[in-house]
Amino acid sequence: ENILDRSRMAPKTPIKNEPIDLSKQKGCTPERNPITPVKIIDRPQPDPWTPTANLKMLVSAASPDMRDREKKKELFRPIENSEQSDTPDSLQYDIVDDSTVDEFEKQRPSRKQKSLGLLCQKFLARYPNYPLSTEKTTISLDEVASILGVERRRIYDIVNVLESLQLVSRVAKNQYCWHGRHNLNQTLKMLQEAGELQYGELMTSQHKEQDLEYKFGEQKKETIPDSQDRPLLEFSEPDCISASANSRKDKSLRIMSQKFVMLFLVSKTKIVTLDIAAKILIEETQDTVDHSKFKTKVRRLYDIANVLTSLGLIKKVHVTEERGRKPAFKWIGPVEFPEKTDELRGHSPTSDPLPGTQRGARAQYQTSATGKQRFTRHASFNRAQPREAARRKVSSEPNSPRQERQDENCSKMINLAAVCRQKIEEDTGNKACDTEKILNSSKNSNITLPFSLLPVPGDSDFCVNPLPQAVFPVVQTDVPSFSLPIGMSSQASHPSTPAASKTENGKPTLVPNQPFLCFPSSSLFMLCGGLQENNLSETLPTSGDMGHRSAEAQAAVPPAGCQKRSSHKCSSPSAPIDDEEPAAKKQTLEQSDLPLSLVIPKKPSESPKAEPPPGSGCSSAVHLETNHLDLANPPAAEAANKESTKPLDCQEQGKQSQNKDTDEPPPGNEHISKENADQPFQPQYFYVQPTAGLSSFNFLFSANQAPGAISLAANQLPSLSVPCVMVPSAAVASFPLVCSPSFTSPLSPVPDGSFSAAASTSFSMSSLASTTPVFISTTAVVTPKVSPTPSGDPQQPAHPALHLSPVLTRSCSAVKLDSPVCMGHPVTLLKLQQPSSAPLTPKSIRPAHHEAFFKTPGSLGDPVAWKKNEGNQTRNASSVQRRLEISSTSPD
DNA sequence: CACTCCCGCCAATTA
DNA sequence: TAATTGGCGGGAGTG
Repeated sequence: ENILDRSRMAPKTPIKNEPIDLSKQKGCTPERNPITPVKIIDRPQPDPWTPTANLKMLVSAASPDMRDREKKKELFRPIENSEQSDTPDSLQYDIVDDSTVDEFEKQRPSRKQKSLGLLCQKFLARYPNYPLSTEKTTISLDEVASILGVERRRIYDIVNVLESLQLVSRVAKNQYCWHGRHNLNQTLKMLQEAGELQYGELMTSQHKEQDLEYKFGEQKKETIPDSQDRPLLEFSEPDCISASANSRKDKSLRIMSQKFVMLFLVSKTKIVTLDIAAKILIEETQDTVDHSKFKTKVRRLYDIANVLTSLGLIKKVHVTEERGRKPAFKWIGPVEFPEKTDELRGHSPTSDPLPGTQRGARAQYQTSATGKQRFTRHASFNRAQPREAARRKVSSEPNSPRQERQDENCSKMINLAAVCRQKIEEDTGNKACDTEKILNSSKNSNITLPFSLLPVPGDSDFCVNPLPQAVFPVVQTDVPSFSLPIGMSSQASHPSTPAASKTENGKPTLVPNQPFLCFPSSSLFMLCGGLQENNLSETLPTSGDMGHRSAEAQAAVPPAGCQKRSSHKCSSPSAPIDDEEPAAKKQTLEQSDLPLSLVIPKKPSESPKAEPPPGSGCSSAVHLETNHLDLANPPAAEAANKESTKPLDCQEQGKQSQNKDTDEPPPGNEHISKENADQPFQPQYFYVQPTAGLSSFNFLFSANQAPGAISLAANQLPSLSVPCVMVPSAAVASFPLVCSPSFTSPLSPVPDGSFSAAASTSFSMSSLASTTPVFISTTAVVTPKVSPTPSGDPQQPAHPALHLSPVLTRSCSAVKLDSPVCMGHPVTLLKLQQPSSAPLTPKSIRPAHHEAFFKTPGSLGDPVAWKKNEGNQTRNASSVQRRLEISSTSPD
């Protein structure tokens, strides 16, 4: 190639060029030709590729580029530079020597010079990391290719990866728009959330078994795979439906890149070995993986890794395992994404830096897509979509393959993430797999998985919604439901919206006051508890950021921290939403997205920021996951739990979770969390058998939990204290989940063994295939006392900051959902009314909170009391149940 | 020999 | 149909 280029270059000599130019002429006047004085430069771009164009490019770029090149040369090896630069240089200097060729050859050196990583650096050097929003930088593939002296194919490799991180977006044929790193954190956050979700699913589904396995050391790989497969398939299929989906793009470098990044973000150790990544990325269910396929995947991963390395997000490392040392990459990019929030906020609600056009596109897209979209996440993910949309603009048809594709992709990604987790887990868990290997610590990391989760079933949607009480009083389900959380509201906007927002009917979503999670089909749930008021708010943000939300919440972890954290976010896939939220405000679209996605919006801006400290926790969020568990198991509680529950799982998990250590990063937070965990309170939920009214439902209540503990991840949301979770009985059996660790309530005996088991696990959720939707609501209520009125609350919602503290929510309204978007399963949400409650001011509440949760008034007191209260709890539950109104139960 | 990963064929997509 | 994209895997460079 180089040679060719050279030759071209040579041609550049006026003479040669002229002819060429003439022939091509494209409209551009040959700059070069001295002859025509015509405007040289401007025109050129339009046309792609002619040599002329290149020249033009060169010229235009010239000064800057030249400089860069020179710099590079110095910096880098002369060699390449020389080549590249040569071209240009030649022009100028022209003369290239005859001998040049020889020189080239000489210079030629190594591949290194030609490496994609180096090429990428050059590419990146041409654009500012943080371009002014105002200016849009367009990238012409031809131009860049010529400037950098490489073939286009290589540029595609780079651009595809950059596109996966939304550093660039495709505007049109041969044209990309440079966005810079403004959105990088958001993108990463999204990916992280997505990854977690997936895991969650995986976890859920597999989990029960896995948990057990873990304990036992059994290997369940087999099972796992199945589960994995499903999800994947589901995704793909549904998605596919729309389009041919699978087409090649599914395999695309772009998607692989996102998945790859997800692995890092999900990994506690932040180190991913190539082989593991390759395995995970090979969607195939089986392990079988052809060797050839594996090799190909690895090649691609190297390509991606080179680009990511150039971006400074990862670095190459070697992991030595028993077997020996394996090539691996370590994530050196941002782990937490608080910034994002800031940025977001800063940026605005709009959220994306993307140009308005894109947004518009997106919006359109969403709208059109609504039906399709399953998860909010997707949308977020898909920023890329916008680009497509943009292209299509006009047509804006939803159908366009690409869009669909993207959507699909998103979903897939999610799935993938899940898969990855599974794999990881598997690996860790079982080494059986062969591969395995997990990173050293990976195991630990694996552990974490459990919590996360979210549902995600393929299509299904989940919705999690946290609601602030106040805000919505209730929403009716349908449409309103969407509205998200109020708390978030600010950002979120009011929900609104429309169509988009809901997908079809109101999909599920949240219930107003309480946060609920709905999972349609398979799903899982988490619970979260606590709410917290103030704290939350602050904390929330952080947590929210993390996206851990659900997991965390579930984890219940929070506890001590809880208070702080109380805000947890709900996890949901939607995380992205958070980011978007702002945007959402602006546009409904996002909202819609939100709904879709599980994610809970973070709270308004404020909180997040505040959080830092708490945030740290958040950061740990991931970690938290594991932690949750830990938390869950409070020390004391743990013991008890252990006994009661089978399991240790919880404990183990928790321990594992400890792994977080590995994570380290936010140590402080983590610790905190741990500490919290340690705290006595932990207990979390009680399972109540169904009784009378609800026969069908099972409730879990948090036992001790401090509200915080349970709190949902959702940041924004007010925390919920989660009081309980309802699960359809049937579902329960199937689900592993649930549960709080600590608790085992004697009371609640879980009917099903499985269940109990689950309980022990803490929340691991399993995703279930089950169709039945499950909901969990938490009640905010905290103290029995209450205050009351919601009115106040409502206000809160408005302010995110407030958070809802209280959630209270007392009122509970029941909401029904019909099949949530995705699925169709109808779901019913119940809101619990709690008695008033909440009234606490947020802060004040906390303490009480914890205990209070479920407690009945009397119980409030100490955690211990709680335990004692079990009985009470049950009662409560019953009472609750009574109170609960179910509009309809659809589940199945 | 194991890693890396460049190179470019050629199919899928687009225009 | 032509051009653009981009999957894919041979096989070369490195250590």
